[in-house]
Parts: sequence; C-alpha cells; structure tokens
Amino acid sequence: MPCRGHHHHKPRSLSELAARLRGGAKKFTGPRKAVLEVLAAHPHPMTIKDVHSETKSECDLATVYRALHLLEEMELVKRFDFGDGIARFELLAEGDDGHHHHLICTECSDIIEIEECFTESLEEKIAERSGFKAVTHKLEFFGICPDCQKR
Amino acid sequence: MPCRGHHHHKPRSLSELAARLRGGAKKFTGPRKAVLEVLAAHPHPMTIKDVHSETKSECDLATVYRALHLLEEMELVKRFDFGDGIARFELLAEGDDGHHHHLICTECSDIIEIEECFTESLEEKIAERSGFKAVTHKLEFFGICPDCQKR
DNA sequence: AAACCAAATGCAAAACGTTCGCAGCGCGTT
DNA sequence: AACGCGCTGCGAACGTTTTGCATTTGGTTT
Ligand SMILES: [Mn+2]
Ligand SMILES: [Mn+2]
Ligand SMILES: [Zn+2]
Ligand SMILES: [Zn+2]
Repeated sequence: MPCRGHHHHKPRSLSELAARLRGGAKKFTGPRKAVLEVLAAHPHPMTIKDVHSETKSECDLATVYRALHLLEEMELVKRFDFGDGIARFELLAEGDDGHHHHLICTECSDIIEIEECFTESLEEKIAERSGFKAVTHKLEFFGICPDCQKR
Repeated sequence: MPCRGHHHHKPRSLSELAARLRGGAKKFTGPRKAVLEVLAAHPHPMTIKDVHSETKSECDLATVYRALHLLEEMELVKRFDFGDGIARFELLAEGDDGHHHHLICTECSDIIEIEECFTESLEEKIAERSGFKAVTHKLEFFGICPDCQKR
C-alpha cells in the first residue's frame, strides 16, 4: 500500500476540531480556536513563536505551548524537528497520521513538502535485523533553493 | 559507489588528532585531549553533558562546548540530532564524512548504528524535481529494543 | 438564568541546553 | 626563560520551553 501523501487527505473543519476537543473532555476555548485557525491557514510546519504572533498575540505564549501539546497528544497536530532546536507544528487532516518529510533551504528557510516516504521497507529491514519493534523514523532534507542559488 | 559504513574506516590516533589541531594553528590542550579521549572510547553519539562528566569534570562545561564546536568545524567530529533538543557528537575516523544513521530505543535510549544509507538516490530525485542544490538529509530511526519489549 | 466546578488562562518565574564576555592561564614559539 | 596569542574557567546571559499559582471561563447542573 503506497503512501498517497498527506495533502491528499481532506482537512478538518473548525467545527469538527471543536467537536474533537469536546469529545475528549477538553474545552474549545478562544486561544485554542485562534491557534487552530492559524495552523489551518498555513501549509507548512510553523514555529510556536510564529503561531503566537499570527494570533496577533490574542493569547499568551505559554497558552500556545499548552494548546499545541494538547493537540499533539490528541493527534490533531504533528510535531516536526528541523534540527535547529525549535519545534514546528502542522495541522493534521482527517485520517492522516502526518508522516511525511520536508526539503528545507538552509539559506532562507523556504520549505517544500515531500509527499512520498520511500523509507518504509528500510524500516522493516532494520526492525527485523535489530529485534526492535514499532520502528519509526524522522527524515528531513536540506539544500539550497533556486532563489538562493542566484544570490 | 555504495557506502561502506563509517565503522569500516580506521580510527585516528590521539597523536594524529593532536597533529591535526596544531596543523590548523590550534592548540592541543588538556581539555581538548580529555574530550577526544572520551569520544574515542565511545562508539555512539554522546551528549555534551556526558562528555563533560566522563572527563571527570577536569574542564569546564563551556570548554567542552567550545572544543566540540572547533572539532566539528575541523570535521573531526560529527553532530547528530535525535530530536530531543540535545546535541550529540561522534568522533570521525580518517576519510569518513560521518554520514550515517541510528536506531534509538525510545524507552532506554539504547543506540544501534545503521551503517547503510539507502537515501542517496532519493536525494538526487528530490534535488532534480525541486531545483534545490547540495541536498543532504538527516535520518534517524526510533523503536523499542528487545530488552524494553520484555518489561 | 444562576450557580457550580473542573479545566484553562495570563503572568511571572524557573528550567534547560547553549552561548558569550572577560580576566587570567598555558601551549607553542622565539 | 620569556613572550604572545589562544585557550580556559567562571559567571552572566541567551532563546526556547516548562511550571506554579491566582484568576477566569467553558460546559454542565440546578
Ligand atoms: Mn509538511
Ligand atoms: Mn553513529
Ligand atoms: Zn518517512
Ligand atoms: Zn543517509
């Protein structure tokens, strides 16, 4: 079963997200709504600082941290790590586990989504050979984008 | 040209490392010697805190940070990122660029070295399609080791 | 509609890994 | 042995993330 890419899934509506929260005995608050709206408007992983400033600082930075932790726990959001010590988050669509990768420009931080994951068979081989179970992976690509090559 | 795995390279002697430093107009100091000895004694990536405590705190933590930065710049050491916000370093052998991957137990942090890298052809494809140049990648595997499966 | 309560928020402080400034020390050279 | 620059130790600062606590708020019950 080949991966079809996470953008092939249909995004969740805000009311569906609200229902999800309430179904998990969580409140659909102003700050959480603001965070979800910001995430829904951006196709690439966002830093918490960026999410915070895009909410026009309607809520506290600590609240954004707490909101994203909750959303991550509920699997409504996926955390990514580009190796710079800053967490980034993407809103997940319905039925998407969020597993995918990125190509990041090391000069300007431009991001390209990589829909495919060709690493799954490798995962199985590694699991078998090592005796490890529940093997997953984190993979990100880095390079210099066309614009930055000209400069 | 297939990758032969970084452990197929022969490790550098301490005197060779000293010569490297001096050749680059750097000093072979007590702290740097201690750091290199600690790294040479460990086959897996080490955190800076661990390197520091293994030197029996003969030198300052800030000095360990500076030593590892220097060694990284001189390509004598390779930095790895397991996604937990803590830098890890491995001593490089002669002729090794250090590119390889790991399988990390999410319970006990046990590490297995993955010698192969099957991602190079994917790198080329991604570079071609996106117009990016100098494409590299970071890849780490995570799972539960045999010991932790029993617990 | 009012009361209720657990959950969530804002604010400030702290924790964490990491970096930096600076006075003094020590490696390599003369 | 003396010199000079690079390096060190120490403490302070950094940026991101977490936490404690008093107050507020969403969702529920009366
Ligand atoms: Mn993405
Ligand atoms: Mn390794
Ligand atoms: Zn993948
Ligand atoms: Zn690789």
